[in-house]
Amino acid sequence: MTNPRSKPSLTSAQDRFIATWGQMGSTWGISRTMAEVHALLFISGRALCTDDVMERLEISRGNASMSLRALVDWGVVHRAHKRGDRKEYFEAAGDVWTMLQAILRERMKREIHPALASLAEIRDETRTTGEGVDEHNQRLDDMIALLRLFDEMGSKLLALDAQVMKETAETLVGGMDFQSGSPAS
Amino acid sequence: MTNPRSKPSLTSAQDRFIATWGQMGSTWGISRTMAEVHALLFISGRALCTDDVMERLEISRGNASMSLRALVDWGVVHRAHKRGDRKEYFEAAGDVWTMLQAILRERMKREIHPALASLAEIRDETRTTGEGVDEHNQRLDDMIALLRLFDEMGSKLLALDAQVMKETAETLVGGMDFQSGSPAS
DNA sequence: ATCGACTTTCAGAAAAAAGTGAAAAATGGA
DNA sequence: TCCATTTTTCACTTTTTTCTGAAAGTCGAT
Repeated sequence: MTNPRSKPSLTSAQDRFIATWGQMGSTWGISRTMAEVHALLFISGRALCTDDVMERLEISRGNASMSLRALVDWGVVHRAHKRGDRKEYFEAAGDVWTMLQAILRERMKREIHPALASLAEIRDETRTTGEGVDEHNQRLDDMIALLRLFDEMGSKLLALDAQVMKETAETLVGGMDFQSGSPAS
Repeated sequence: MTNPRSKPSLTSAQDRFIATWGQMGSTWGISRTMAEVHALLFISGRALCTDDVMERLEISRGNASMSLRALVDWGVVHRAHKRGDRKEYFEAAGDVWTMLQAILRERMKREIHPALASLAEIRDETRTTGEGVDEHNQRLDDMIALLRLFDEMGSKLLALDAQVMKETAETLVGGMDFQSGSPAS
Protein backbone atom coordinates (compact mmCIF):
# COMPACT_ATOMS: atom_id res chain seq x y z
CA MET A 1 0.00 0.00 0.00
CA THR A 2 3.00 2.28 -0.01
CA ASN A 3 2.38 3.25 -3.58
CA PRO A 4 -1.33 3.54 -4.29
CA ARG A 5 -0.70 3.93 -8.00
CA SER A 6 0.79 0.47 -8.37
CA LYS A 7 -2.46 -1.34 -9.13
CA PRO A 8 -5.91 -0.28 -10.24
CA SER A 9 -7.51 -1.61 -7.10
CA LEU A 10 -9.71 -0.42 -4.28
CA THR A 11 -8.86 3.24 -4.37
CA SER A 12 -8.80 3.49 -8.12
CA ALA A 13 -12.48 4.18 -8.70
CA GLN A 14 -12.40 6.82 -6.01
CA ASP A 15 -9.31 8.35 -7.53
CA ARG A 16 -11.00 8.56 -10.85
CA PHE A 17 -14.08 10.12 -9.37
CA ILE A 18 -11.91 12.76 -7.78
CA ALA A 19 -10.05 13.38 -11.00
CA THR A 20 -13.25 13.71 -13.03
CA TRP A 21 -14.76 16.08 -10.54
CA GLY A 22 -11.58 18.12 -10.40
CA GLN A 23 -11.56 18.33 -14.16
CA MET A 24 -15.13 19.49 -14.25
CA GLY A 25 -14.56 22.07 -11.56
CA SER A 26 -11.67 23.58 -13.44
CA THR A 27 -13.82 24.34 -16.48
CA TRP A 28 -16.22 26.00 -14.10
CA GLY A 29 -13.94 28.59 -12.65
CA ILE A 30 -13.16 26.60 -9.52
CA SER A 31 -9.57 25.59 -9.02
CA ARG A 32 -8.82 21.97 -9.74
CA THR A 33 -7.58 21.27 -6.24
CA MET A 34 -10.55 22.88 -4.61
CA ALA A 35 -12.85 20.71 -6.69
CA GLU A 36 -10.79 17.64 -5.84
CA VAL A 37 -10.98 18.34 -2.15
CA HIS A 38 -14.70 18.71 -2.47
CA ALA A 39 -14.94 15.47 -4.43
CA LEU A 40 -12.98 13.68 -1.75
CA LEU A 41 -15.18 14.93 1.05
CA PHE A 42 -18.30 14.24 -0.94
CA ILE A 43 -17.43 10.68 -1.93
CA SER A 44 -16.02 9.85 1.49
CA GLY A 45 -19.31 10.69 3.08
CA ARG A 46 -17.67 11.44 6.40
CA ALA A 47 -15.76 14.26 8.04
CA LEU A 48 -12.05 14.39 7.27
CA CYS A 49 -9.35 16.49 8.86
CA THR A 50 -6.73 18.57 7.09
CA ASP A 51 -4.12 15.85 7.39
CA ASP A 52 -6.41 13.28 5.82
CA VAL A 53 -6.92 15.57 2.85
CA MET A 54 -3.21 16.37 2.55
CA GLU A 55 -2.29 12.74 2.61
CA ARG A 56 -4.97 11.47 0.29
CA LEU A 57 -4.50 14.20 -2.31
CA GLU A 58 -0.78 14.68 -1.79
CA ILE A 59 -0.97 18.42 -1.39
CA SER A 60 0.69 20.78 1.04
CA ARG A 61 -0.78 21.89 4.30
CA GLY A 62 -1.16 25.43 3.07
CA ASN A 63 -3.01 24.37 0.00
CA ALA A 64 -5.30 22.06 1.93
CA SER A 65 -6.07 24.79 4.42
CA MET A 66 -6.83 27.33 1.71
CA SER A 67 -8.99 24.98 -0.30
CA LEU A 68 -10.97 23.85 2.70
CA ARG A 69 -11.58 27.37 3.81
CA ALA A 70 -12.75 28.36 0.35
CA LEU A 71 -15.16 25.45 0.29
CA VAL A 72 -16.51 26.51 3.66
CA ASP A 73 -16.91 30.06 2.34
CA TRP A 74 -18.81 28.73 -0.61
CA GLY A 75 -21.05 26.88 1.79
CA VAL A 76 -20.61 23.48 0.16
CA VAL A 77 -18.59 22.12 3.06
CA HIS A 78 -19.00 22.69 6.77
CA ARG A 79 -16.77 22.32 9.77
CA ALA A 80 -17.31 19.49 12.20
CA HIS A 81 -15.68 18.50 15.47
CA LYS A 82 -15.06 15.26 17.24
CA ARG A 83 -15.21 15.29 21.00
CA GLY A 84 -11.88 14.78 22.67
CA ASP A 85 -10.10 15.75 19.46
CA ARG A 86 -8.81 19.23 18.94
CA LYS A 87 -8.54 18.86 15.19
CA GLU A 88 -11.10 20.37 12.91
CA TYR A 89 -12.96 18.12 10.56
CA PHE A 90 -14.73 19.00 7.34
CA GLU A 91 -17.75 17.43 5.77
CA ALA A 92 -19.51 17.96 2.45
CA ALA A 93 -23.24 18.57 2.26
CA GLY A 94 -24.63 15.08 1.91
CA ASP A 95 -27.31 15.88 -0.56
CA VAL A 96 -26.57 16.90 -4.14
CA TRP A 97 -29.43 19.38 -4.22
CA THR A 98 -28.21 21.24 -1.21
CA MET A 99 -24.79 21.24 -2.77
CA LEU A 100 -26.19 22.51 -6.02
CA GLN A 101 -27.99 25.35 -4.28
CA ALA A 102 -24.83 26.39 -2.49
CA ILE A 103 -22.96 26.49 -5.77
CA LEU A 104 -25.79 28.32 -7.48
CA ARG A 105 -25.99 30.92 -4.75
CA GLU A 106 -22.30 31.61 -4.86
CA ARG A 107 -22.10 31.86 -8.62
CA MET A 108 -25.06 34.19 -8.79
CA LYS A 109 -23.48 36.43 -6.24
CA ARG A 110 -20.08 36.42 -7.90
CA GLU A 111 -21.00 36.44 -11.55
CA ILE A 112 -24.56 37.26 -12.48
CA HIS A 113 -25.12 40.12 -10.08
CA PRO A 114 -21.94 42.05 -10.80
CA ALA A 115 -22.34 41.56 -14.54
CA LEU A 116 -25.92 42.71 -14.39
CA ALA A 117 -25.03 45.76 -12.34
CA SER A 118 -22.24 46.68 -14.68
CA LEU A 119 -24.34 46.24 -17.81
CA ALA A 120 -27.22 48.23 -16.40
CA GLU A 121 -24.86 51.05 -15.54
CA ILE A 122 -23.47 51.04 -19.04
CA ARG A 123 -26.92 51.14 -20.50
CA ASP A 124 -27.97 54.05 -18.33
CA GLU A 125 -24.92 55.98 -19.27
CA THR A 126 -25.46 55.30 -22.93
CA ARG A 127 -29.04 56.45 -22.65
CA THR A 128 -28.18 59.60 -20.78
CA THR A 129 -25.48 60.75 -23.11
CA GLY A 130 -27.51 59.78 -26.14
CA GLU A 131 -24.41 57.95 -27.22
CA GLY A 132 -24.54 54.83 -29.31
CA VAL A 133 -26.62 53.60 -32.16
CA ASP A 134 -30.07 52.20 -31.51
CA GLU A 135 -28.96 48.81 -32.63
CA HIS A 136 -26.25 48.72 -29.99
CA ASN A 137 -28.69 49.62 -27.29
CA GLN A 138 -31.00 46.90 -28.44
CA ARG A 139 -28.25 44.34 -28.04
CA LEU A 140 -27.35 45.64 -24.67
CA ASP A 141 -30.98 45.42 -23.61
CA ASP A 142 -31.23 41.85 -24.85
CA MET A 143 -28.17 40.90 -22.90
CA ILE A 144 -29.52 42.51 -19.77
CA ALA A 145 -32.86 40.80 -20.20
CA LEU A 146 -31.12 37.46 -20.46
CA LEU A 147 -29.08 37.97 -17.33
CA ARG A 148 -32.14 39.18 -15.48
CA LEU A 149 -33.90 36.02 -16.46
CA PHE A 150 -31.04 33.96 -15.06
CA ASP A 151 -31.19 36.02 -11.95
CA GLU A 152 -34.89 35.42 -11.46
CA MET A 153 -34.62 31.72 -12.13
CA GLY A 154 -31.73 31.47 -9.71
CA SER A 155 -33.60 33.31 -6.98
CA LYS A 156 -36.57 31.07 -7.34
CA LEU A 157 -34.48 27.94 -7.21
CA LEU A 158 -32.77 29.20 -4.10
CA ALA A 159 -36.11 29.81 -2.47
CA LEU A 160 -37.01 26.15 -2.73
CA ASP A 161 -35.85 23.61 -0.24
CA ALA A 162 -33.74 20.75 -1.52
CA GLN A 163 -36.50 18.19 -1.73
CA VAL A 164 -38.89 20.53 -3.52
CA MET A 165 -36.11 21.58 -5.84
CA LYS A 166 -35.43 18.02 -6.82
CA GLU A 167 -39.08 17.39 -7.58
CA THR A 168 -39.38 20.63 -9.48
CA ALA A 169 -36.41 19.79 -11.64
CA GLU A 170 -37.79 16.38 -12.44
CA THR A 171 -41.19 17.78 -13.25
CA LEU A 172 -39.68 20.39 -15.51
CA VAL A 173 -37.77 17.82 -17.48
CA GLY A 174 -40.79 15.60 -17.69
CA GLY A 175 -43.11 18.39 -18.74
CA MET A 176 -40.85 19.97 -21.27
CA ASP A 177 -41.71 17.75 -24.18
CA PHE A 178 -43.77 20.32 -26.09
CA GLN A 179 -42.93 19.88 -29.74
CA SER A 180 -40.68 22.55 -31.13
CA GLY A 181 -40.46 24.25 -34.45
CA SER A 182 -37.05 22.87 -35.30
CA PRO A 183 -35.46 19.57 -34.37
CA ALA A 184 -32.29 19.31 -32.30
CA SER A 185 -29.07 19.24 -34.27
CA MET B 1 -7.88 59.46 -31.10
CA THR B 2 -4.37 58.10 -30.85
CA ASN B 3 -4.89 57.12 -27.27
CA PRO B 4 -8.42 55.89 -26.68
CA ARG B 5 -7.88 55.77 -22.91
CA SER B 6 -7.38 59.50 -22.65
CA LYS B 7 -11.01 60.42 -22.08
CA PRO B 8 -14.12 58.51 -21.08
CA SER B 9 -15.95 59.37 -24.27
CA LEU B 10 -17.73 57.68 -27.09
CA THR B 11 -15.99 54.34 -27.02
CA SER B 12 -15.97 54.12 -23.27
CA ALA B 13 -19.31 52.42 -22.78
CA GLN B 14 -18.43 49.91 -25.44
CA ASP B 15 -15.07 49.30 -23.81
CA ARG B 16 -16.73 48.64 -20.54
CA PHE B 17 -19.20 46.26 -22.08
CA ILE B 18 -16.32 44.34 -23.58
CA ALA B 19 -14.45 44.26 -20.30
CA THR B 20 -17.48 43.08 -18.37
CA TRP B 21 -18.20 40.36 -20.85
CA GLY B 22 -14.57 39.28 -20.89
CA GLN B 23 -14.60 39.11 -17.13
CA MET B 24 -17.69 37.00 -17.13
CA GLY B 25 -16.36 34.67 -19.79
CA SER B 26 -13.21 34.05 -17.83
CA THR B 27 -15.11 32.73 -14.83
CA TRP B 28 -16.90 30.44 -17.24
CA GLY B 29 -13.94 28.57 -18.59
CA ILE B 30 -13.66 30.70 -21.71
CA SER B 31 -10.49 32.67 -22.13
CA ARG B 32 -10.81 36.36 -21.41
CA THR B 33 -9.71 37.38 -24.87
CA MET B 34 -12.05 35.01 -26.58
CA ALA B 35 -14.93 36.44 -24.60
CA GLU B 36 -13.80 39.97 -25.43
CA VAL B 37 -13.65 39.23 -29.11
CA HIS B 38 -17.12 37.84 -28.90
CA ALA B 39 -18.34 40.87 -26.99
CA LEU B 40 -16.86 43.13 -29.62
CA LEU B 41 -18.53 41.29 -32.47
CA PHE B 42 -21.79 41.10 -30.58
CA ILE B 43 -21.99 44.74 -29.63
CA SER B 44 -20.76 45.93 -33.01
CA GLY B 45 -23.61 44.17 -34.70
CA ARG B 46 -21.70 43.91 -37.94
CA ALA B 47 -19.02 41.76 -39.49
CA LEU B 48 -15.44 42.68 -38.59
CA CYS B 49 -12.20 41.41 -40.06
CA THR B 50 -9.15 40.16 -38.18
CA ASP B 51 -7.42 43.51 -38.43
CA ASP B 52 -10.41 45.32 -36.97
CA VAL B 53 -10.34 43.02 -34.01
CA MET B 54 -6.59 43.30 -33.57
CA GLU B 55 -6.73 47.02 -33.64
CA ARG B 56 -9.73 47.49 -31.42
CA LEU B 57 -8.60 45.03 -28.77
CA GLU B 58 -4.88 45.63 -29.18
CA ILE B 59 -3.99 41.98 -29.51
CA SER B 60 -1.64 40.16 -31.85
CA ARG B 61 -2.63 38.66 -35.15
CA GLY B 62 -2.00 35.16 -33.87
CA ASN B 63 -4.20 35.69 -30.87
CA ALA B 64 -6.98 37.25 -32.92
CA SER B 65 -6.86 34.39 -35.38
CA MET B 66 -6.97 31.75 -32.65
CA SER B 67 -9.79 33.43 -30.78
CA LEU B 68 -11.89 33.94 -33.88
CA ARG B 69 -11.43 30.37 -34.95
CA ALA B 70 -12.40 29.11 -31.51
CA LEU B 71 -15.55 31.23 -31.59
CA VAL B 72 -16.41 29.80 -34.99
CA ASP B 73 -15.84 26.29 -33.62
CA TRP B 74 -18.15 27.05 -30.75
CA GLY B 75 -20.72 28.16 -33.25
CA VAL B 76 -21.34 31.57 -31.64
CA VAL B 77 -19.69 33.42 -34.51
CA HIS B 78 -19.78 32.75 -38.22
CA ARG B 79 -17.64 33.74 -41.15
CA ALA B 80 -18.86 36.29 -43.63
CA HIS B 81 -17.46 37.70 -46.85
CA LYS B 82 -17.67 40.99 -48.63
CA ARG B 83 -17.65 40.95 -52.39
CA GLY B 84 -14.54 42.34 -53.92
CA ASP B 85 -12.68 41.89 -50.67
CA ARG B 86 -10.51 38.91 -50.02
CA LYS B 87 -10.48 39.32 -46.31
CA GLU B 88 -12.63 37.16 -44.10
CA TYR B 89 -15.14 38.83 -41.85
CA PHE B 90 -16.70 37.50 -38.69
CA GLU B 91 -20.11 38.14 -37.25
CA ALA B 92 -21.77 37.17 -33.98
CA ALA B 93 -25.19 35.57 -33.88
CA GLY B 94 -27.49 38.54 -33.56
CA ASP B 95 -29.93 36.97 -31.20
CA VAL B 96 -29.05 36.21 -27.58
CA TRP B 97 -31.12 33.04 -27.57
CA THR B 98 -29.31 31.60 -30.55
CA MET B 99 -26.08 32.55 -28.87
CA LEU B 100 -27.18 30.93 -25.64
CA GLN B 101 -28.04 27.72 -27.42
CA ALA B 102 -24.66 27.61 -29.09
CA ILE B 103 -22.94 28.02 -25.76
CA LEU B 104 -25.18 25.47 -24.13
CA ARG B 105 -24.54 22.94 -26.85
CA GLU B 106 -20.81 23.34 -26.59
CA ARG B 107 -20.68 23.13 -22.84
CA MET B 108 -22.84 20.06 -22.76
CA LYS B 109 -20.60 18.38 -25.25
CA ARG B 110 -17.41 19.33 -23.48
CA GLU B 111 -18.39 19.04 -19.87
CA ILE B 112 -21.57 17.24 -19.06
CA HIS B 113 -21.23 14.36 -21.48
CA PRO B 114 -17.64 13.42 -20.65
CA ALA B 115 -18.26 13.75 -16.93
CA LEU B 116 -21.37 11.62 -17.19
CA ALA B 117 -19.57 8.97 -19.21
CA SER B 118 -16.70 8.89 -16.79
CA LEU B 119 -18.92 8.68 -13.73
CA ALA B 120 -21.08 5.95 -15.23
CA GLU B 121 -17.97 3.94 -16.02
CA ILE B 122 -16.74 4.32 -12.48
CA ARG B 123 -20.05 3.22 -11.12
CA ASP B 124 -20.16 0.14 -13.33
CA GLU B 125 -16.70 -0.82 -12.30
CA THR B 126 -17.52 -0.37 -8.65
CA ARG B 127 -20.63 -2.49 -9.03
CA THR B 128 -18.86 -5.25 -10.90
CA THR B 129 -16.01 -5.61 -8.49
CA GLY B 130 -18.32 -5.33 -5.51
CA GLU B 131 -15.92 -2.66 -4.35
CA GLY B 132 -16.98 0.26 -2.28
CA VAL B 133 -19.41 0.86 0.51
CA ASP B 134 -23.10 1.24 -0.22
CA GLU B 135 -23.03 4.81 0.90
CA HIS B 136 -20.37 5.67 -1.67
CA ASN B 137 -22.38 4.11 -4.41
CA GLN B 138 -25.38 6.07 -3.32
CA ARG B 139 -23.49 9.31 -3.64
CA LEU B 140 -22.15 8.34 -7.00
CA ASP B 141 -25.66 7.52 -8.14
CA ASP B 142 -26.95 10.87 -6.90
CA MET B 143 -24.25 12.67 -8.80
CA ILE B 144 -25.02 10.74 -11.95
CA ALA B 145 -28.72 11.43 -11.60
CA LEU B 146 -28.02 15.12 -11.29
CA LEU B 147 -25.85 15.25 -14.37
CA ARG B 148 -28.39 13.22 -16.29
CA LEU B 149 -31.01 15.74 -15.37
CA PHE B 150 -28.81 18.53 -16.69
CA ASP B 151 -28.28 16.54 -19.80
CA GLU B 152 -31.97 16.07 -20.39
CA MET B 153 -32.80 19.70 -19.73
CA GLY B 154 -30.04 20.74 -22.07
CA SER B 155 -31.21 18.45 -24.84
CA LYS B 156 -34.72 19.76 -24.57
CA LEU B 157 -33.61 23.36 -24.66
CA LEU B 158 -31.51 22.65 -27.72
CA ALA B 159 -34.48 21.12 -29.45
CA LEU B 160 -36.41 24.38 -29.23
CA ASP B 161 -35.95 27.17 -31.69
CA ALA B 162 -34.76 30.48 -30.37
CA GLN B 163 -38.14 32.17 -30.23
CA VAL B 164 -39.80 29.25 -28.50
CA MET B 165 -36.90 29.03 -26.12
CA LYS B 166 -37.28 32.61 -25.14
CA GLU B 167 -40.97 32.19 -24.47
CA THR B 168 -40.36 28.99 -22.55
CA ALA B 169 -37.82 30.63 -20.34
CA GLU B 170 -40.13 33.50 -19.59
CA THR B 171 -43.00 31.18 -18.84
CA LEU B 172 -40.84 29.13 -16.54
CA VAL B 173 -39.82 32.14 -14.54
CA GLY B 174 -43.36 33.41 -14.37
CA GLY B 175 -44.83 30.08 -13.40
CA MET B 176 -42.30 29.13 -10.82
CA ASP B 177 -43.80 30.99 -7.90
CA PHE B 178 -45.14 27.94 -6.05
CA GLN B 179 -44.55 28.58 -2.39
CA SER B 180 -41.59 26.76 -0.93
CA GLY B 181 -40.88 25.19 2.45
CA SER B 182 -38.05 27.56 3.26
CA PRO B 183 -37.49 31.20 2.32
CA ALA B 184 -34.58 32.38 0.23
CA SER B 185 -31.53 33.42 2.20
C1' DA C 1 1.33 32.82 31.72
C1' DT C 2 3.10 29.02 29.22
C1' DC C 3 2.92 24.99 26.48
C1' DG C 4 1.73 22.18 22.84
C1' DA C 5 -1.52 20.94 19.25
C1' DC C 6 -3.39 22.62 15.45
C1' DT C 7 -4.45 26.33 11.77
C1' DT C 8 -3.62 30.17 8.91
C1' DT C 9 -0.89 33.18 6.29
C1' DC C 10 2.08 34.63 2.73
C1' DA C 11 6.51 35.36 0.08
C1' DG C 12 8.59 33.07 -3.20
C1' DA C 13 8.78 28.77 -6.39
C1' DA C 14 6.63 26.15 -9.81
C1' DA C 15 3.33 25.26 -13.12
C1' DA C 16 -0.10 26.46 -16.34
C1' DA C 17 -2.22 29.50 -19.49
C1' DA C 18 -2.35 33.05 -22.65
C1' DG C 19 -0.15 36.02 -26.04
C1' DT C 20 3.32 37.28 -29.59
C1' DG C 21 5.27 37.61 -34.06
C1' DA C 22 7.45 35.87 -37.78
C1' DA C 23 7.68 31.92 -40.81
C1' DA C 24 4.86 28.76 -43.33
C1' DA C 25 0.72 27.64 -45.55
C1' DA C 26 -3.30 28.63 -47.94
C1' DT C 27 -6.14 31.23 -51.09
C1' DG C 28 -7.80 33.41 -55.14
C1' DG C 29 -7.08 36.16 -59.13
C1' DA C 30 -4.44 37.22 -63.38
C1' DT D 1 1.32 28.69 -62.98
C1' DC D 2 2.83 32.51 -60.28
C1' DC D 3 2.28 36.21 -57.29
C1' DA D 4 0.26 39.13 -53.84
C1' DT D 5 -2.61 38.93 -50.09
C1' DT D 6 -4.53 36.89 -46.09
C1' DT D 7 -4.68 33.23 -42.63
C1' DT D 8 -2.73 29.77 -39.68
C1' DT D 9 0.66 27.71 -36.97
C1' DC D 10 3.92 27.29 -33.33
C1' DA D 11 8.38 28.01 -30.63
C1' DC D 12 9.15 31.16 -27.53
C1' DT D 13 7.99 34.98 -24.01
C1' DT D 14 5.06 36.99 -20.73
C1' DT D 15 1.47 36.87 -17.50
C1' DT D 16 -1.47 34.65 -14.34
C1' DT D 17 -2.61 31.17 -11.31
C1' DT D 18 -1.66 27.77 -8.14
C1' DC D 19 1.23 25.44 -4.71
C1' DT D 20 4.60 25.04 -1.14
C1' DG D 21 6.60 25.29 3.37
C1' DA D 22 8.02 27.48 7.11
C1' DA D 23 6.94 31.24 10.24
C1' DA D 24 3.35 33.38 12.73
C1' DG D 25 -1.01 32.95 14.82
C1' DT D 26 -4.84 30.70 17.67
C1' DC D 27 -6.73 28.43 21.30
C1' DG D 28 -7.69 25.39 25.07
C1' DA D 29 -5.62 23.02 28.89
C1' DT D 30 -2.78 23.26 32.75
